[in-house]
Amino acid sequence: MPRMSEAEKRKSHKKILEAAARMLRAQGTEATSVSDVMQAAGLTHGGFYRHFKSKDELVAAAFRTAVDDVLNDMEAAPDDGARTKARRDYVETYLSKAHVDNRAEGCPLAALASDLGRGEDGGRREGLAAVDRVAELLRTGGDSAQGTALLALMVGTVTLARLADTGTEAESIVAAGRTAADLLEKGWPAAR
Amino acid sequence: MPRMSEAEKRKSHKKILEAAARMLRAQGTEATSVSDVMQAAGLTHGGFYRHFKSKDELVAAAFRTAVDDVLNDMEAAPDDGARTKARRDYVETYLSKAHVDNRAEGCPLAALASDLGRGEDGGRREGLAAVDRVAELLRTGGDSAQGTALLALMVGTVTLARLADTGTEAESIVAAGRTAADLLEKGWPAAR
DNA sequence: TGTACATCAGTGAACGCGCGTTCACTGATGTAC
DNA sequence: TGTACATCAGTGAACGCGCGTTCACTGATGTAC
Repeated sequence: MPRMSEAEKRKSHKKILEAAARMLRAQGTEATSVSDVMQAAGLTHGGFYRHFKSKDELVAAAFRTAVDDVLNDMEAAPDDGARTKARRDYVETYLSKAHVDNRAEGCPLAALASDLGRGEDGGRREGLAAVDRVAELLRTGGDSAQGTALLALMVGTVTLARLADTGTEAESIVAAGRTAADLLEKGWPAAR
Repeated sequence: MPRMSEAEKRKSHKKILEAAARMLRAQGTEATSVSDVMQAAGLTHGGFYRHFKSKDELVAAAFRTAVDDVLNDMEAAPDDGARTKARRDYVETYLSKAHVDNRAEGCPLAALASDLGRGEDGGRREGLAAVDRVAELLRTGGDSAQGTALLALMVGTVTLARLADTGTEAESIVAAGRTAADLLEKGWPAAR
């Protein structure tokens, strides 16, 4: 049947990245195998190395794909007014039980930050870049540390809520996070 | 050479738990093998199953060991005055570059929360119990949500700081976390 | 536009490796009389 | 207190398994004339 056209290859590449972006968030980097990803993309494992040099390279690329997916709406906002609303929506959606329950399509930092911090350099660098990117979008009046702290709060909140046994427990953890996020928006000390 | 006495067995058990508590925090649950742990404890892998029914059981028990180690000082504080100081020290030490650099002896939640959230039930339940325990110790005037939010902020801050390439970047992330922690202590809304 | 040929996307078997777990074995420990 | 014996902590070989990666192969695609 092979060989496929260049256009087909691009389609395959995209499918692999999208499958990986979901599976890595859902299961973590080590529990996600190259074979699993290729099968989810509708291919066999042998073809993987026509697309990526190694599993590490896939992890880094898929992480970036996930970050792009999650941030596209927000970065597209024209500016000021629209941006402020987009940011508020983002925080609200982030600190929700729906996000806690939906690892596969949720924030890649909440899902993978500790994996990336331990693993190979490629993924770690992508993770750090994502932190800077999201923190910049999150800050309101304050300095850039405000965005960083708000992001840390959100990542930590969702991570802890994912330990909960019951929906009620998860709800009460995200509720605490929402109260704290409000505080960080309104009470951040003015720059000196 | 075998068999060992009961006292020897207890010593071995403790060594295995301590080795596991360090290695799991340093490398994560999946990158830490039963053989690695047994070797670090000065034993061979075959004897493992005289101490634990499975690797999952070890992970849960070692996580609890790590939580105990980290909290002992704090929970030992008599009350009020001493407790307040202990809590302040804890937050300060937690949000420091030394903690970011020292996974093996640092907070087990920061090191393992996302692993436990994905993994087997035993570990997840231990993680949730640890959240409740630490959150209770952290709260100051506010309701228990204040402790939860502060813990989430601290876990998220250290997790993100561990992505940093350079010490400077890590320092600036923990500095943001410290500012935010101050805010959560002082500005938390009074219970209605 | 047609022909000849090199390229290479995808397949599926195979590689070496380390994993969690099991097992037969050892001999000192703990126990029963 | 001494003797006989069952127990079981620890050893190290072995198990089946899935992993990341490599490879020979296929035939449609893309290119050169």
